[in-house]
Amino acid sequence: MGITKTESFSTQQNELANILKALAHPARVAIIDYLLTVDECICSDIVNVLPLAQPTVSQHLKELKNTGIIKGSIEGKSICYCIDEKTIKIVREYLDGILLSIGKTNKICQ
Amino acid sequence: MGITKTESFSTQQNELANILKALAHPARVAIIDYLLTVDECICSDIVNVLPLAQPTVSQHLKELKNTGIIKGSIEGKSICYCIDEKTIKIVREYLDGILLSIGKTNKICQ
DNA sequence: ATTTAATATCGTAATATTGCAATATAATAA
DNA sequence: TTATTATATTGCAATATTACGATATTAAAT
Repeated sequence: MGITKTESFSTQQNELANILKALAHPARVAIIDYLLTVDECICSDIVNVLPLAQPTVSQHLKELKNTGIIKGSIEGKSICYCIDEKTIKIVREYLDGILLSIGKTNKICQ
Repeated sequence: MGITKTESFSTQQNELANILKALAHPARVAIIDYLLTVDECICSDIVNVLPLAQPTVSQHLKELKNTGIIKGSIEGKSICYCIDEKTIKIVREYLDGILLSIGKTNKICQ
């Protein structure tokens, strides 16, 4: 007990939850924010920008990469990451679906 | 150590992460999915639909309500919850911003 | 070959989350 | 007033996450 009952939910529900979970940390939001401000793929400076130690940043980057939120590669001494539109779009479509569905009904909830 | 360094990030980054965190669980995704299938506000049957015990569902509902993802109230014996468009839109706008920002640049990342 | 620089991995401590049994609360019904 | 029904709260065990020091890896520079 205490463990998430993954097997009780649909693949889609689990996959979506995983992507959302990867996005759901201020450090990872900050990484994405930073990725958007730079014109080129990031190269090492990300550790200097964040108020976290290098291993921690590395771990967050790994998590973002594993879930497909960022893509790219480690090229020798430096990293080259940028946001993967495809995964962001999955989440946006989910939210669009919610908003569309709400719009169709006339539920009243104060 | 081990605790999220909330104070190191902006209010916006933290708030967004909190909303995303509330969405980031298969049970809570399932609750939202279910809320979209019913025409009326839910009334008690949500516990029967989910493969979780009543206290667990109650806790998930509380978390969704605390972050503003669902709104509504407990009316005597039953609950009346539905999705709060406002909060969903905050997340969608964030994602739209990401996608818009990506579109403007020409970063190449394989 | 050694050094240097950038990133990854391991190990571990602190904290957070998840799930549920037991129990409490609150409102309606009898 | 006493059931009954629906939901909330408490307490706790199991697991997951977060952060970082120490160390490893990897590639370029010297």
